[in-house]
Amino acid sequence: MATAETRDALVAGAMATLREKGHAHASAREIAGRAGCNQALIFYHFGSVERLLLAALDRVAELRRERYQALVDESRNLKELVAAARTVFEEDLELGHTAVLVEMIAAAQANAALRPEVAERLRPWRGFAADALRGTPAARLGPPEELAHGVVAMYLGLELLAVLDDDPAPAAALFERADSLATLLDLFSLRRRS
Amino acid sequence: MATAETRDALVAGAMATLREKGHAHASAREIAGRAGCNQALIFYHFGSVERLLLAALDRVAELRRERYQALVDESRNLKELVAAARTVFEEDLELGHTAVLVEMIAAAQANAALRPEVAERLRPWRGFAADALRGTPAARLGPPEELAHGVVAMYLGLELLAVLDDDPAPAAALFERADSLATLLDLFSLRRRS
DNA sequence: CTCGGATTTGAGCGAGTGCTCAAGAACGGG
DNA sequence: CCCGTTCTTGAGCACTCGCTCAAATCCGAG
Repeated sequence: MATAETRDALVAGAMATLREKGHAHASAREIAGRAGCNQALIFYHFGSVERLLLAALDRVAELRRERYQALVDESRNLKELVAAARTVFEEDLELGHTAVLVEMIAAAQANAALRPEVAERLRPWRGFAADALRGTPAARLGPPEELAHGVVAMYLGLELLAVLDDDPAPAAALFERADSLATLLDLFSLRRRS
Repeated sequence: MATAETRDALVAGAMATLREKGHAHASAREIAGRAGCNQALIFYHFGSVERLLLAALDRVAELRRERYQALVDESRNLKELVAAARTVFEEDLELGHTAVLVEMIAAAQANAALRPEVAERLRPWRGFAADALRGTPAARLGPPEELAHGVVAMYLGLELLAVLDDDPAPAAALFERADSLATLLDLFSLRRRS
């Protein structure tokens, strides 16, 4: 088999394993089993399991970027652009991209060497959210990067909770009440304003 | 040593390990080392490492409940009560309680048997946030349990991100702009309203 | 003190891990 | 066809894991 095909199969296996079994069970033998090849190939092609998992994270970011570009190209005005941003985030949740991200972030806590690598690969997420805000009315409320931090945090948290009681209903209901949640957050800032 | 003392030492060791090294490194030998005793004691007193970690989660919830009760007793009106809610959440982040919670939730994804146990112990968090909202002006915006889901999700997400680029500044700045974030979320709900 | 149950210990088992390595298979240019 | 490079394989090493167990220790009641 060509190198590219084997690499793709391994990356796909790594993505699926991270999504379904989590980082703790993303062993070389498990991933290779899903890819239908020998576990030694991971070390031949990627050098270590960790590098393969980071390659999987890169692949998720790439898929995400392509989808984002397509939606942006379709948008004809600011309102549609903002809608596109929300669509991409919701699709991330459905496709398991957020799950892969959460797994790698959680693993990075226990591994100092992994931390900057994951942080670097998270930048597109924040950057994407910030881009969607730049030039919109929301931008006057604060630096887009700062606001984007909160948006990304909420999506990561929703993924964690969704995994827990495998019922997407609460998250979906939340999206339907996004304006209510906004008012709620205003309420939580009472202390500072009083 | 008395049974209670040994159990307390092991629970404290488990909490510290979860906070600083994460679930993946919360092994029997590591925890027992922090507690200053033999690893076999974990199985004698708790039956398994997993049960000890759940006991640690219970302990965090207990500490949290005590702090909450104290703040509620001090509150003299609705505004102070809401401020107390926010204080408890922020203290959770500082004390590492949220980190313990995030670790256990992430671990529960890979372990179906662990999932309901963690979900049950998460209920106080959601319940606490919901209680703080019940009877307040925010309650008319939607079921308090639903709004509480979003609040808890955001705090969990902030913990994940704070670990990543070990800089608490973004989260702190976000709290200072809680009203801005609220407006931002309104903006993200544009699609449904347009 | 003696005794007996509760507690603690260190050694060790079987399983799973990341990773290496020598050997074989596949493939493509000469 | 042949040969050299690239790719793949299964065995295996050193390590850590959760957990068990027999033996040692502690400690309070009688």
